[in-house]
Amino acid sequence: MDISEVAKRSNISASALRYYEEKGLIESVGRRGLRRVFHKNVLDRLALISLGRAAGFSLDDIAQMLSANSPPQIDRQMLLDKAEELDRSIRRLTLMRDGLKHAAVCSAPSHLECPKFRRLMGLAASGLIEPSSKTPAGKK
Amino acid sequence: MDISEVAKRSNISASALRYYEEKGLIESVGRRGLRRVFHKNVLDRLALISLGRAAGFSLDDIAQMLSANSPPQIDRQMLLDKAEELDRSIRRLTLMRDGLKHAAVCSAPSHLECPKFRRLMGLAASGLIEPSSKTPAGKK
DNA sequence: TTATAACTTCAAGTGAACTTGAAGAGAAGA
DNA sequence: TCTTCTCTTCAAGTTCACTTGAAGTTATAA
Repeated sequence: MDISEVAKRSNISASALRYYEEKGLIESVGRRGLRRVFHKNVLDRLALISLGRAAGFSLDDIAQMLSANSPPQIDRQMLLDKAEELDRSIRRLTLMRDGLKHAAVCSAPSHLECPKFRRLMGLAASGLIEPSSKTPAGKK
Repeated sequence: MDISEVAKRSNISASALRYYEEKGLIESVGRRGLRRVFHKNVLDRLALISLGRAAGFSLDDIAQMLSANSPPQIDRQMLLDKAEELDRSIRRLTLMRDGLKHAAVCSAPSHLECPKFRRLMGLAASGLIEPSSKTPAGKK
C-alpha cells in the first residue's frame, strides 16, 4: 500500500503518517522509488495509535508502549492508571456539566448571586478543577 | 491591590494576569507609578474566568461572554450548549475508561485478539472518539 | 540616600501534534 | 515521449495560553 491508501484506510493524513514514521511509531516496509510502501499490518498499529490518542496518551507514551514488542503487549498497570485518570476527568466534567445546567436555568438575578454557581466558581478558582478539552469547541 | 496580591488571591500568575489584561479579559483601575492597581471586583471576574476555562471555554470565548456587561449576564443557551458538549465528552471518556479497564484484565493472549478491545480500536480509528485531555498526564 | 525587591514593557520561546509550502523526483497513463 | 499527478524532503508555520528573559523603572525599607 502506498501512503495515500494508508491515509484513506486509517483516517489519518499522509503528513501525519510521515510524522508518525519520523517519531518511530510506524514503519514502512520499503520504498518503491522514493515512495514509501506499507504493509497492511500498519493499519492495526494505526488503530491502536488512534485509540491511545483517544484515551489521552501522548504520542511519546504510545511510542513507548508499542516499542520493542510485536504483537504489542501493553502494560496493564499503565492501562489501569489511565483508566483512573479518565475517571477523575469524568467526575470533574460531570461537576461542570451539572453546574452549567443549573446556571442555565437558575433564577438568581445574576449568576454571581447564585450560591451554586459561586460554589463552582470557588472550586475552579482554587484550582480543584482544571481545563481539559483540547477541542476548545466553543469557537465559532 | 497590586498585581502580586491579585495573583496570590486568584491563584493566577502575574504574567497570566498581564496577558489577560492585554486580551481584554480584565482591567486595572489605574496605575501607581508604573504599577497596575486592581479593584477587588477583579477577583470575581477571575474566578469566572477560571470557571470558564475549567468548563472548556477558550479565553476568546470567555472574553465574548464577559464583554459589554457587568455584572456579567451569561448567555443561557451558551451554557446549555457547553453542558451538552461536556456530556458528549463524558460519554466518550466513559467508553474509554471502561475499555481500558477491560483491557487491563482481559485474558486474551494479545489485546489485538480481544473483541472488545478491537471494537474500541475500531471506534477510535473511525474518528468517533477524539483526543481530549490537555493534560497528557502520562508523561513521567 | 541607597539598595533592592517588585514591578514594568516587549520580544521571543514553549509544547504537542501536526500542517503548509517550496522545490524536486518518479510512476502511470495517453 | 510527454504530461500530470502523486509522491518526496526539509524547514518553517500554526494554535493556545502562557512563560521567560532582558533591560528598565519605582516604591519601600534600612
